[in-house]
Amino acid sequence: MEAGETFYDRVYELVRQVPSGRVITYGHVALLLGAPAAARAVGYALHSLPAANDVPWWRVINVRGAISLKGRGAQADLQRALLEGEGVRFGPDDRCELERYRWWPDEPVAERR
DNA sequence: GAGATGACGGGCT
DNA sequence: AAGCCCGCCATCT
Repeated sequence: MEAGETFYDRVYELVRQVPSGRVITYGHVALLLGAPAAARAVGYALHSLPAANDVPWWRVINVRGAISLKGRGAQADLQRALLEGEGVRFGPDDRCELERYRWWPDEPVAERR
């Protein structure tokens, strides 16, 4: 789309920083980008994520610690598998201990100038 | 330029 | 406790 940095790019850049075995919520991503209420936009950003990308989108989950991804689908199943492969365990209710895996960067990307 | 959409979140019923 | 509704933001048609 626009040249350089769009909101999408910021989302990707931030998600790219999430280490293996850790997760982050849409709301947190939005908050770190300076838009605490832009959780929807964050999801939209990942939705538009191109096939060829180096972004660990599967580490982004909703505030419940579960996978949203339209509720279900091949992608959702894949995401769960990837997270489990990194050590993130899901309970019987398809949720993981968010408080335990939640990751937080040292400094907000938004102010990283 | 306006309207509708969506991988969400929080609040109220 | 579970479910429904509204609002937020950015992008797309």
